[in-house]
This record gives sequence, C-alpha cells and structure tokens, in this order.
Amino acid sequence: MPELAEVETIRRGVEAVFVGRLVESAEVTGARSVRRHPPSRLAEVAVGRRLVAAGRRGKYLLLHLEGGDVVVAHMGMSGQMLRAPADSLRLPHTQVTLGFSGGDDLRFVDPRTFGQMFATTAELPELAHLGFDPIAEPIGAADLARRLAGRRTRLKALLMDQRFVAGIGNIYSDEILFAARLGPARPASSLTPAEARRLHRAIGGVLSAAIELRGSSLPDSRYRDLYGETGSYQYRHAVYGRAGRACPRCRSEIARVRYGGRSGFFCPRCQT
DNA sequence: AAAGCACCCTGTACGC
DNA sequence: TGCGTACAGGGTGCTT
Repeated sequence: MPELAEVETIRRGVEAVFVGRLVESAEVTGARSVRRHPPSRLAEVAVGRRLVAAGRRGKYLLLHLEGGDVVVAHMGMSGQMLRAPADSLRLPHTQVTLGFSGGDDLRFVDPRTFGQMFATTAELPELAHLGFDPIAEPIGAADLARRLAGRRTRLKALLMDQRFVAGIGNIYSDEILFAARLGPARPASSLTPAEARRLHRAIGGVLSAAIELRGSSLPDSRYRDLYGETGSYQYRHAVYGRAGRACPRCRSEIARVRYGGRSGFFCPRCQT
C-alpha cells in the first residue's frame, strides 16, 4: 500500500529514468483507472509533450509536462508504477501505458483498481484538499502543536487524515506513533508541548528513514519500485503487523486494535 | 466535529 | 483438491 515513502521512491525513479523524455503514446487498457475523466483525455494532454519534472504531493505522483499540464497518479492499495521495455509483455492488470522516447514504457499496473490516473492543470484542483506534505513542505514543531490543539480526534485518525497531513497511511501512522511513544487513541488536543515535539520529530524521522530504505514491501502488499524491486523498511517496523510479538523497546506484547474497520498496532506499555 | 460503516476491487489465506 | 468466505485497506460519501 504505497504511502509517502513508497511514492517518493517511485518519484525518484521516474525522475532518474523518464524526465526529459517525450511522451509518444498513452494507452488506457483499464477504464476504471482513469474514471475521473473521459478515457481519451490522458492521451490528448500527454502525447507529444516532454516530461519536465517528477513531483509528489502526499501519496500522489505528479508527472509535470512541458506546457504546464500534469498527469497525476495515485496507487491506491495495489498500484505499481513500473518501467518496462516497450516491446515487453504486459503484466496482468496493466491499466495505463505511457510510451516514452527511447523505447521505455511507464506502466501503471493495479489489480484492485483503487488507484487512478488523470490529467489536470498545473494548479492541481483535484488535490486542493490535501494538508501539508511532511517531507516536501514540512512545518515546524510549534506550528504542528498549534494545529493539534484544536482537534479532539484520535492521533492515529488525524495522522491518516489527508486533509490534515498528506501522505501518511496505516503503516506509517503506527510507526510514527510508536517512535513518538504516543498512544493511537490519544486525543490530539491532549498533547503536551513536549509530546507535540516528539510527534513532530517522529513524523520526519520515520518518513525519512523509510524513504532511505525505499519504502515497505509487506508480504500482503504489492508495493514495488519503478524497477520492480521491493523496499526494505518493513524489516524496521516496530509495531505494524506485529500483534502478539515483543515490543522492540520494552519486550511487552504488541496489541492490535480496530478503529473504524482499520487495524492499528501499538505497544500499550511504551505508548501512552 | 468526530466516528462508524458501506462501497469500490481482487489476491491471498483459511476452514471445511 | 477445491470451494466458499473472510480479510486486507485508501478514499469517498453517507449516517449517526
């Protein structure tokens, strides 16, 4: 399930491989993946345009085209963005194929089709709801503390709320809260200044470390980078998916809880 | 404002 | 072996 760290890894790959090349073709083989706009729109906007930059906002990958338009991709639960030679066989569930000059495709493969791609303008109106990006546009600890103060919701829910902060999902919210030694059900407004600083530090620290290790590829997750390689941050997970196992800090049992149909993991002893 | 839930979807794991 | 079912969850939208 690609979150900020995984999308950032993909972004870096796209930047290294495709920026500067010309989009020569755009083929949609999965209509649901481009459901936001008419299927023909992607090709109309992208074909004949050069890719000038690869960006990211939260979990959204941004392909900036010559002339200002942007192709946006969200991987959803199971989406992969893969580099492949243009003449190679397509994997099952290949939804969109962008053919670039030089003979390489950028292919969007997504079995569960929760992800999507669409073309839009440089102002990105579809992404206007997103909160700050903790890596691309971080805020200070005092600013974070102020924003937490007005919110009575649980910390985990707030970290996963894309309108509050963009890019954090189920895995990294759990890992961040463990690093900050804060319980997932703590009301955001209950944090002391010291706790808010811990949370601020944990957000930056966990996400930076996860990017460094090219994201998390869990057995259940389809996440691969542009080259089809797994990440390795899953080996650093302290709590996520580790119910019943020992907390790396205090050795007590990691607990699993459910909030609104989603599971969360935390150490009841370390995280208060 | 916050929380819960159904929905979209398919691969995987599990029980019988 | 094979079939049916539960489960996984990001985002959206609706209800409580």
